[in-house]
Amino acid sequence: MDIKIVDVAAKAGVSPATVSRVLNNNSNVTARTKEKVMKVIDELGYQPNAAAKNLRSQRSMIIGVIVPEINNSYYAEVIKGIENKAYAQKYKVIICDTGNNKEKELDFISLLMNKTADSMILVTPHLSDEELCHIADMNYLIGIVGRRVDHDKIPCVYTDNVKFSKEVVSHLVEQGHRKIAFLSGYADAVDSYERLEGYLKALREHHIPFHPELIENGDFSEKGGYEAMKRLIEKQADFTAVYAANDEMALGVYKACAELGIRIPEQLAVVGVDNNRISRYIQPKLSTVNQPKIKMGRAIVEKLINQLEHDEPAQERVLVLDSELMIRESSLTRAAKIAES
Amino acid sequence: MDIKIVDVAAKAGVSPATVSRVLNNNSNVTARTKEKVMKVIDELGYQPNAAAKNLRSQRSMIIGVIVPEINNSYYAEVIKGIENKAYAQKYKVIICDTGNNKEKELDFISLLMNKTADSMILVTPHLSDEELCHIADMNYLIGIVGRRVDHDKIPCVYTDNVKFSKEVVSHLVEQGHRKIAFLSGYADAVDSYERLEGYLKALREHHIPFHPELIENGDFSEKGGYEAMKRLIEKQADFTAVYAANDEMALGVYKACAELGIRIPEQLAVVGVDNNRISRYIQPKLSTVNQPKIKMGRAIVEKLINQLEHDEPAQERVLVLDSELMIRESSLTRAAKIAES
DNA sequence: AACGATTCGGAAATCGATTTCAATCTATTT
DNA sequence: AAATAGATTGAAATCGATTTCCGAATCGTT
Repeated sequence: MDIKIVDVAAKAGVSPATVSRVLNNNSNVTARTKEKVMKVIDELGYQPNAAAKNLRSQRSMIIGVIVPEINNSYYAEVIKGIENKAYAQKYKVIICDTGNNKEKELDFISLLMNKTADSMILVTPHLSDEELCHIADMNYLIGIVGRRVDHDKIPCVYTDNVKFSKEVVSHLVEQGHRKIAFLSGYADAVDSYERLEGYLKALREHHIPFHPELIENGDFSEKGGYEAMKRLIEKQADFTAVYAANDEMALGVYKACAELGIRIPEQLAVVGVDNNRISRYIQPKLSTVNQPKIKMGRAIVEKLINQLEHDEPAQERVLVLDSELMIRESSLTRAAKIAES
Repeated sequence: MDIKIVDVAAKAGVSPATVSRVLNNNSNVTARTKEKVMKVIDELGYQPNAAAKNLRSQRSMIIGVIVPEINNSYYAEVIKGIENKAYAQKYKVIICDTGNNKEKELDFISLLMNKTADSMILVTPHLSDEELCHIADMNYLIGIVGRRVDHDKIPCVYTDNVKFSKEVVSHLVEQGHRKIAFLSGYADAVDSYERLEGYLKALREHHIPFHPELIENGDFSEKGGYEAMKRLIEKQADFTAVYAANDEMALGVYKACAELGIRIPEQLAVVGVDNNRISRYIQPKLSTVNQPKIKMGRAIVEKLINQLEHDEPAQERVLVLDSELMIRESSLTRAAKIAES
């Protein structure tokens, strides 16, 4: 059987309380006793039972992370950042992959709130602000990555969708495009909404009329992008560039173009968002927006742990990080390409 | 404050024991009492405290998963399989990303063994068989994905490295290659070793002499593959095909070829292993070996839960799944390509 | 109606650590 | 040497559920 604190205490000739003190606060224990106890702990290979510790201390040292899809480099990198920072601070990370299923997501949330996780990080386009606030109002600490929620108990780390969206469209305009289609993600997702907003604002600034038929919805997946692109073509929409709400959807556009014999970027410019790993490898290389994903993960963990351990947040509740437009081949006209080289 | 079982008991006019019975075994509770208690549970939104439950029941319903790198579609997909099956069985999953750091890996293992996780799944090339057996000997349940360990307490799910390695080499030979380089992963990893073994066996079967200078070591990363390829070139090794121990390394080969102006597959055939997502998107499409990653994840969870809940494993301890050679563009000579179309 | 056999439900022990409170020991001051 | 303050240590309570053990209630049978 496992070794318990009483076993250590017995062998060291002290009380369990002393062993506990040696392992934790360390306050008021003679160097001599401490050494004696440590020796026994080493000898027996004692490790405190996590369940007992959690119960008594009301802490699990676990942070839950809820993502729509783990096998997507955007989320995988955010997780990597979370995991890294958490490990450095002695927290463990429970990952929940919802497969973009909202029901499963809510299930996970209630599953982790029972003291399984001290706090949760949500990277989700599916829950409404109200739902998120409701969790925080139950006095459960959550952090959000990738969007902003206005609730004074919810730390958020994100990039400015509107801002980079405008940059994307401006870049396309600079490349000579005026008929730019926008492929949105889930219609109700904040990201979709804000990226659309940036798109519209940029059009206005460049005095380009808005054509509603150039908007199509997808679901942030390759398949969704493919189908949205097909729909654009079918309805004979007139456009020379596509701004896809994320790289996955841009991949779908590539697929549709391959099937239809449309050459990128000669006949159609394409830009995505996320700087997924694939975007660098695909031909032509996909122009996209890079977000500091690992940094975002690290930052949210930092905020959460701060709040967990000092109760009051020492720093700003929200953190807006810079994104970077990565201009690659898919959005450069030949002329521009030559000029670049 | 949170609602506790005594609160429910008080409001329902029963004892905590009864509430517990309603929630768990259900034995010996009148339908009437049960209903009454359930009503109160719903009203109060009661959720049993996980820490208390874990302590008393000696179960955490958590499975730990240790992987070298989460942002790699091989591991991400295995995790997906694990996560899915675990969720269906009401288990949660703690993910530990070791970043290929063995020390961190050992740290994670001891961190989870303190009753934090009921069991652990290791997807690691870094630990020796002895180290793995040692964990199992401490009476802690672990499962292995991707390799075989001979210990009657350790369930394993994997594919036959030697077998598919031979298939890869045979395929290259059929394409007319006789000078085939092999880029290994970590020199001490089982995967590297077995894939090399398959390579050697295939050469022998095809009566092709073995040239040691055609072997280079990497570390399963793109960078490692790139550097290994560079070394092959520098020492002016004579070869027309490269078999990389995984797709990441094959990506490195692509990069080196791009720099050196070597055309794939015309001047050099390339095959990888893993069927990483990128392998389908890169130009030319990379020939590789597909492993049923999600299935592997699901299978190991099934075995572990079986063992956890029925103590004795009901099924076979090891499961060898079939892999599939995916012949794509990177290993097809022009002639073959035309013949195919 | 009386009896035994079940079923149901409560009191209390338990899981293994932490922490409070009080007791003891040490050291310093007078 | 005595008194007192402060540092160490231990006994026991505690965290919140589950489970054992036992008494009470219910049921069926004669």
